[in-house]
Order: sequence, then C-alpha cells, then structure tokens
Amino acid sequence: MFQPVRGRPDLPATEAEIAALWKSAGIYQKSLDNRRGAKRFVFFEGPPTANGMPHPGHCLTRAIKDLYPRYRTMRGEFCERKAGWDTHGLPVEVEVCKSLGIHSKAEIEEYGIEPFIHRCQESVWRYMKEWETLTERIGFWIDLSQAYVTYHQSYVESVWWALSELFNRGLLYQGHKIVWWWPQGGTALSSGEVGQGYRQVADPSVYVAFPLLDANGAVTKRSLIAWTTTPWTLPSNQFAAVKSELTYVVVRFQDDPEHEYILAEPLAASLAEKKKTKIEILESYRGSDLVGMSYEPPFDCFYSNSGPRDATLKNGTNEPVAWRVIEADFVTTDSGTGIVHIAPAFGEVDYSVLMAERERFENELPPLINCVAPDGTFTDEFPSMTGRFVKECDRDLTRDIRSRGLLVHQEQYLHDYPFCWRADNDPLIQYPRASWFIRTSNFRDEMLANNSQINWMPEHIKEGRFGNFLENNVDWALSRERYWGTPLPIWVCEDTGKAEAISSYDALLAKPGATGTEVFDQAKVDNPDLSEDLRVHKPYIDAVTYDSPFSAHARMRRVPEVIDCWFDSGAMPFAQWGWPHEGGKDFQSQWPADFISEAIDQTRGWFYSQLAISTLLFGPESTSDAATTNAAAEMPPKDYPHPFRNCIVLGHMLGEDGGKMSKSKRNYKEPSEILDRYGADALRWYFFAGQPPWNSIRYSEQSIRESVPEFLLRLWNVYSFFIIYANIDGFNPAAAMNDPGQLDHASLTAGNGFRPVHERSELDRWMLAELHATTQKMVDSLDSYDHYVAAGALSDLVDAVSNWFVRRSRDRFWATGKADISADGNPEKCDAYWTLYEVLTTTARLAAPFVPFVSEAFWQNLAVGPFGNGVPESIHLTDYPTANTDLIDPDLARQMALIREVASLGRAARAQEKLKVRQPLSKVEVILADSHKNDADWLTSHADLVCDELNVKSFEICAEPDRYITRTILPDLKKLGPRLGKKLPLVRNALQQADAAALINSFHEDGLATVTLQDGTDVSITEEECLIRTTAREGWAAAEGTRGVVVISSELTPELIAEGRVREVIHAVQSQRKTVDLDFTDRISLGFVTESEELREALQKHVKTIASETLAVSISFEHVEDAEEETLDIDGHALTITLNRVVPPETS
RNA sequence: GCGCGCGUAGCUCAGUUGGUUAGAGCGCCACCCUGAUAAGGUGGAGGUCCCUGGUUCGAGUCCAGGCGCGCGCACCA
Repeated sequence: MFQPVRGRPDLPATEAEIAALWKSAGIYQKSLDNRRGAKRFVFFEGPPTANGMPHPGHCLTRAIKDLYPRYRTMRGEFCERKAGWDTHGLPVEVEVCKSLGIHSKAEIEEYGIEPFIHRCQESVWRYMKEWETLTERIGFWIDLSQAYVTYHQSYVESVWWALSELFNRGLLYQGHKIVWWWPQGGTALSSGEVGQGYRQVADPSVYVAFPLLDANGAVTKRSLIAWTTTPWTLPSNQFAAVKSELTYVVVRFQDDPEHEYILAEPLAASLAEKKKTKIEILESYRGSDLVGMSYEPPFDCFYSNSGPRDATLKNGTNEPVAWRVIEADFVTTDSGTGIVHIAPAFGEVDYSVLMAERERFENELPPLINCVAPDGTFTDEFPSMTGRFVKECDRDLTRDIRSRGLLVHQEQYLHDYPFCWRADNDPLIQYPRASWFIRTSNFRDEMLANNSQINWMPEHIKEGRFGNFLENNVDWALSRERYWGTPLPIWVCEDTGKAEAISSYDALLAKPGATGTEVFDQAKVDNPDLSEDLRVHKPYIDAVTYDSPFSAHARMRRVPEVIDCWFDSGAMPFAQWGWPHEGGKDFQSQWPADFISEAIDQTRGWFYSQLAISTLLFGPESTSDAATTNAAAEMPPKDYPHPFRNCIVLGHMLGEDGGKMSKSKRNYKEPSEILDRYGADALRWYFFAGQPPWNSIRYSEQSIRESVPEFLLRLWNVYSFFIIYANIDGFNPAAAMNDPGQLDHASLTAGNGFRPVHERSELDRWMLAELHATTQKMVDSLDSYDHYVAAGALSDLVDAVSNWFVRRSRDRFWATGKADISADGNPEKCDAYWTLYEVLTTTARLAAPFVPFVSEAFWQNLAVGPFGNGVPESIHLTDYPTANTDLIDPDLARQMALIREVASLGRAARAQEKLKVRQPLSKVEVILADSHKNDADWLTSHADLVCDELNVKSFEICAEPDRYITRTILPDLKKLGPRLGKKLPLVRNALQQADAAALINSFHEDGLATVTLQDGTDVSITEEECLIRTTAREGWAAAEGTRGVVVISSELTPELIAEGRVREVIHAVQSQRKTVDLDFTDRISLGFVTESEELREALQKHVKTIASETLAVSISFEHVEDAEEETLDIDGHALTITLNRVVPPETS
C-alpha cells in the first residue's frame, strides 16, 4: 500500500516535510560519505555578502550551484561544497555609517576606529539568518557549518601570503593613480559606485587662448585654442596636446583681427559659426609641426615661479618640463578644437601624458602640477582663490580669463558628470592619490592564455566581454584608504622608507623586537566577547611594530591601507583552506574547480580576481613557492586552466517590468513569498527550464506560476494516478522482489510478474524506449552543462507519459483481474503497473537534481514505502539513471509519433467539418508522406487504435490517393543547392510545372528523372534529391501534416446519427451524475421521456451500451419517481432525463 | 562614446553548420473527455522574425549601417 496522495499537491508543505527528513537523517552528509574516495567534482562557492538581503538573483545562482553538484554526486563523483562569506569592504562600512548617522572619514575617526571595526564585524552577519534560511529553503546543499569567512584570521593570513609573494617578486608596488575622488568624504570611489552617480549637468565650456612663445620666450600674437569643460583645472595646466597627422590652421576671426589662432582644420569653421563671425585662414600646419612649441599658460601661479624651465632629455637635448605642445593619439576632432588642455592631476589620460614625458627626461623630471587639496579646495599655490571649492570657482575663473583677453568663446555644455551616490550634491573630481598596485598588466598574455582554456558558457564571454577586459588590462589598484578590510601586510621602515611584506601573523611576531600585541590583548580583556579574528585587523594590527632591518634604532610600521575586497574573494581557492599555512591536503584535492557559476557582473569581479590571482601565483611564469613559508606546502600543478575549468555565466535577473530589480520600484516579489506560495521546486524549475541560463530573465510571479502546471503538476498527476490505482489493485512491488537495488531496469527484471519488455505490449515497449532515450539525452546534456536542453527532454518525457501512455493504458488499469501473477492475475494489467512504476521511479531520479523535493517525495512513497531499507533511504543517495540502450527503439518512436500525428490530424479534419468526436463516422483514410511510406503496414496493424482515438468505424491506408491529394515535387534544396547553384531557381520552376505523377514514375522506373530547364538545358535528378509534398484536395474533410494527409469520411448515415445522439445522451447522463454528486460506483435507474420517435428508437436500440456506460441498472421510457430531472436538446429533439440513485440491496 | 548581449505571436520565450509550411507555454476562441475530475486533453485564430541595404540559387539565421532595450567600460580635454 502506497501512501494515498492528494490530487492537488501542496508543494510548499511537501517541501517542508522533505527538508525535515533530510535534516533528521543527515542525507546531505550521507550523500557525501557515499562517494568518499571517488573521483572529485570540485565546486567553488563564490562568496555572497551576508551584509545585504538575498534577492531573487541569488536564488537563481544558488539553484544553479546546487544542480550540478547534486547531479555529479548522483553520477558517482565526490563533490564537497564549502560555503563562504564575503565580509569586507565599503558596503559594510556604509551600512555601519548609516546606522551611526555619519558618513565622512573624519566622522568615523571621531567615532573611533576601534568601535567602528567592532560594528563592522557585527554588521557582516546582519542578514545571516535570512541567507541560511534561503539556502536551505531553495534546496541548496552546501556545508554552511564549515563556511570560509574572509575576515577570519586564517583567511587573512592566506591573503597575506599571496600579497607577500607578489611583493617579493616585485609585482606589488606603490604608485600614483588618478581616482574618482569624493573631496568632502575624503575617499576614492570604486568604479561601480561612480557609475551609480552620473547625472546630466550643464557645465561651462570655454575656449581658451594659450599664447605661443617665440624663441626668446616672448609672447607672440599667435595662440593655440584649447577647450575645456572644467575651468578649475586650468591653473594646473601643464601641456597642450595635438595629434600629429591632423591638419591645423592659423586663422583670424573677423571680430578679433588683432590675434591669430591655431586649431584643428575640421573644427575651425564650426567655432567661427559658434562665435557668429567669419574666419580667414592664414596658414596651415601638420600637428607634428606644432609639437615642441612653448606657450604661456592661462594662469601664472606656477609659471611665474619656475617659468619655462628646461631640463635634459635622455637623448641629451633640452626641453621645457611644462607648457609645451606634445603629441597624443587620443586627440580627436569630435568636439573642441583639436588641441587638448592637459592637467595631469585631474585626468587619467592627462596623467599618463605626464608619465610618458617623465620617461623622456634624464634626471630632472617634470613635476606634477596641482593646486588643489584633497578636500577639493584651491591651495596656497593658487592664491587668488585659496580655500574655495574648485567647482564653485568656474565662473570667477572664466571671468578672469575673459578680462585678460584669453577667452575666445564660451558656451554651456550638457554632459553626464558623476556625483557621490551617497551625497548627491557633491560632485566627484578626478584626483591623484598614492595607491598600491599589482602588476597584472605584465601578465596580460598569461591571463589570456589561461582564459583561452576555460570553458565559458555562453561561449562569447571568452573572446567577448571577459577577453576584451583582459586585453585592456591595467594594473590592479589594490589599496583602499579605508578601515574594514584585509590590512595590506606591508611594514615600512620609519627611517629609510624601505618596506617588506609579512606572510602571516606568526611571522610578524617572530620579527626582532616585535611589540604591540598587547593592544589587542587588552581589548580582549575589556571585552571578552571580542572576536579573536580582529587581531589581524585595524586598528590592532597597526599597533604591531618591529625593529627595522634597514636602519639601526628605527621601527617598521604597517602602511595604513586595507585592500580591495575583490582580492579577498579571488584568493578563495586557497584561502578557504588557510593555505599555505595549513590545509595542504584540502587545497591539493580541491583545485582547480571543475565548476563555478555566477552572474555576468562577476566578469570584472570574482571571475577576474580569481583568474588574475591564480595566473600570477600559480601560472607557469610564477616563481612563487609556498614552501618558503611552510615547508609542507606544495605548489599546485601549473597547467591551464585554473582556478576554474567550466563557468556558467548567468544573465541578470530583471523585475516584472523588464527593468532592473529595485526595492523602491517594488517591481519584484520577495523570494520568500514565491517560495511560500509555489515552492522551491517550482522556482527552480522555472529557472532551469524557462530559458538558457545566460539570458537575462524576467522574474515575474506570473511566469513562475504558469511554469508549475506544465511540468510539476503534470508529473504529480501521473504519480497520483498511479498511486490511486496501484492501491485499488493492490499492486505491491515489494511483494514481487527481494532485491530492488535502485529500482533500475536490471533490478526490476527480477520482479515477479515483471515480464521481459519484448513480451509486453507495444505501448509499454514504446514508453520504456522513450524513458531510456530521454535518460541518454539528459546525461549527455548535463555532462556538457546544458541543463536547459535536459529539462526540455524531461518535460517531453512527462508529456509522453501523461498524454499518451497513461491515456492509452487506462483500459488496462481498469480491467478486471489482479495486478499480480496469481491465478486471477491479469498479465497485461501487471505490465501496465510495472511499466508505469519503472517510468515513475526513474523519472523521479532523472528529475532529482532539478526538483529535489518533489522527486524525494516520490521516492519516499514509491520506493522507501514498499521496500524500506532495501532501497537507498533518499533519492539523492541513488545513482543517476543510465540508459539501457537495448531498450531504445528509434523506429517505434517514429511510428508512435506518426500515429499521434494521424490522430491529431484526424481531429483537425473533424473540427474543420464541425463533426465532434462524439459523432461516430464511418471511415478514416490516411495517405502517408513518402518519408513514412514504410510505416504503412505498421499503421494498418494499428487500425483499432486510430479508430478508437478518432471514433470511426474503419481505417485504411488510402488505395487511391489521387482522389484526395495532389503531389508536388520540390527540390531538396539542401542537397541540390551545392550541386546546382545558380540553376536552382530554374530547376525549381521546371519541377513546379512538370507533371508530378510522370516524374514519380520516372523515378521508380529509371531511378532518376530529367527535367528541361527554361534555358534549354537538361538536368537529371534523383528521387533522393527531391521532396514530395502531399496536399489535400479541396472538398474533402482532410488535414495535412508533415507525415501525411488524413481524410475523414464526413458522410452521415441515419445509423451513425443515431449513435451520435446516443453518445450525446450518455454524455448528458454522466454530467448529471456528476451534478448530483454521485460516487463513480453508484448505480442508477434512468428514465427518458421524449416526444421524438426517432430519438426514442435510437435510445432503445442502444439501451445496453447506455446502461453499461452509465452504470444504470434499469432504463425506462417514462419518468422515474423522486428523481433528478433535466431537459435538454439533442439535435433539436427535446429529451427529459430522470435519474435516481439505486440503493444497493443489503448484502448479508 | 567604445565593447558585449538582446530585439521572433497579445505576453514569456525556443529556433541547433543558411534550405522549402518559423515553434512552445500562457492568454484568447471553439471543442472534447467526465473512473487523474476544483483535474485532463484536442483544435483554431494570431507573425512585416526591429528597420534599411548587402552576400547568396536561397537569410529569422551571415555581413554592413541604423533604431530600440539591457549590461560592462569610459566619460572626453
């Protein structure tokens, strides 16, 4: 006896029971133990941050991350799943600041770094509970208890090791970088943060004259015109850039005849237009002719001091260190003047100009000119505006330039400009800051080589988004002037400035004269709950200093910075084990990952940080050696790809409106709400089967709801059908066999009453063939990470079971006799049960990685129920099914598809003629397409089935097809195209006009036919090169499909009409039984009252059929007493049906 | 602006090296079944495959250029 099943499943409730079962029985752990020692399937968890609430996108990621480990485990591999949490970084600090009601660095320091760090560490776990709940609820099996945590000491120390290696190899250096700087907040913003803050604003756009100097340094009447939208950068001007190949012209404006100006030729006319004046072109130069000229900068703040000072180049000649025309590729004529004002302090390209210039000089290098302080105000070096915020000086600066006759033109310029995303009135500025970098650009080719070996899904990521990103690699700006992060493990000599990197806390303590640990110890005494891990964090770590090896009596002190938290997560492949300080075995066996998956935003994030770190530390070019830190540690193999081989890049999840999901727009439902209403399996199936994973996916409740009936509900209905009748018939697999194994085909073969497949009905053979073909397809797809195709195959299988196998097997399930091998057993019925049982248990296993809860519920009831300990106690402890290829039968699959199409075409033909299926018809004829000619005999032998499906009296393959159809010979373009090329259209015409019958004849007699083309040439064509299309002629009740044409006889005899009416009446009685709420075994007495002689005769003639179909024990042609009564219209004849339940006589 | 992706039925999406009649689900309309039954099934209508050009015997598919959307990078003197 199976547990009775409700018709309408309550999936969320079922899932809760299953989850409890897994937990109490420790199934996840057992699924691992089961595979210990087997081939490993290595999975890396990209650490989410528990500092924010999980949202629907995380559900998708977690579902995909669960699918493949589950699948591989069932396939016999050992897949450990270690959870992890990303805990560092600005977002955490921001959360804390919000709760404290502060936001600037000054306020943080005022609050105190120590308590601030404590709050950060607590804040990290703010939504921990929600994350753990979601993880379990969605069925993501991962070991949360052993999670790696990026702020833990062992993790931090692994990161330190990596950084110290890089430092020792000269790959970690300090340099300057132009960053987007938030002056009021005193911090740089990450590109992601900057991206959020762009706004369209109107800035002043000024065309400024830079007067050229003659050989003696005297101002001439000729000026360059430079264009800028940031007048505040003009005092810091250092160069003017032109493009060598561009043509520049010397012009005179009609409204300003005193001066001559130089600008790019293509832009001269438009500037004149803007000035509403005319120009005269005096001369033209190539850009390269201008290079080297000196000019007077618009402000003299630096000029007056140092003037146009010269310095010696490496080639021995002299050049001014500033205010000189240089050549640059990035100059364009898209806007401006073709002459670019260069202020290296305030732009990345500008800064690179300065760097390039410095390369040219021998020893006295061009300085970085900058008269702006980090707080965004002018310094003393620009006395006229000292202390004022630069952005507010644009107007006054412009006025100043105009008063000195240097303003050529001014206008408003609309463009996007970034503001601080947290203080949206604060504009950001580009500003130089000292920063630590990793020399990743040296490893660009290495990273590309590594990347080329990775299996990216979708493929275009490799060469596209990710490849491009690597191509444009710049050194990794690693340091952050913040508080909550992995401290940069570099200690600097206070005397000499020489630095060294530290690879672990113990190594630090082992340094001569190390002191300062007591600061943390004291804090621990004051607050015993303080996390030990904070020992390696600010401010405690900053207190640890030691004797300098570089200078007697000097101390080594740590630099103040922490690092980019992306480095943390990228170091996860080894840092999760604390390697190389510990965890050597784990790292060896769990590297590289076979599989990772995250959303597309991680191309710049975790995908990159992992690849970069791995390439630098473990690539063939690497000279890193962990053994210097820990003699027991072994470096991993170097061959690419690492640290991951296969990566599914998920599309972004969009809200209901197709836009970005946003809390404030409320355009999506909380995951918990969806899970409570539809269940995790519904959500998972929607993710897996709804679209290829890399598509962006619109997360809408409606789509999720609609995905349920198509697969889960259909499967559930088949399951519940089986349970209902198996219980009625007492079908008990456990009574039939001792060793059920995992209930796969081979084990079932031993069952009593389980007949060999070849002895069973064709329907069973077909069903099992489909089952095993689907199994094969799913395994192939999942092995190549294509779960979308696998899900489609599974869905088709369920459709086949539900809509063909069960439908066509109903009679067997309802037949008399028992479902066993006893004397009164019915072997056909037994077959039906065994087949459906095999299909259900195997389908459940096929579905297990996709919908782990429902499939477990099936297994518990279908397998564990009857067999107890004889079978694995959970479906997730079984092996994934493998196809029994002997059972796959492509011919039968084709034939069954044919008969399903015939039935469907027959119904289409009926519908066309408005002949409902209840109306019996005399005949159906089928004309098979040539491709299915060979199945004619097979189809004929299934006449009964066709007749039954279509409610017709007889079936035949049409003997005179030409009555009903015409044939058209079409060229098989795929075959003829390559052979005939341009002649193809002619051939096509010729075939269209040719006599199809004659051609077919010719094919049959000569094996080929010759057609004469319009151009007079002849072409021979074989039958294989043609397709013969069959079209139904007008005037018949016919429908055509790809496999043939089905013709229904629409002729109605009085006898057929009578039968139709009887069926109509039976239908009415059945409906009435239902409205009266009779049980389906209740007997009735029936009375028919009608004025129509014709109808009464028909009913009388088929009284037996009516009785058996409706379970009527008596049928009279008068009112039945005390009966339910209903009058209806049968083809224009009024009929009153009276119906009464017959109380069965007491049986003693 | 540059790069990547996307644009197919009312909606959500498939469409496998270019090939003859472009598919599914939902919704809609009509119907069937009434022993899976507050289920299930069938049929139908519905398409300028974003636009324009090109390559080709042949383009939803390949190429170029637009337009629109999403994402990433950069923001431009």
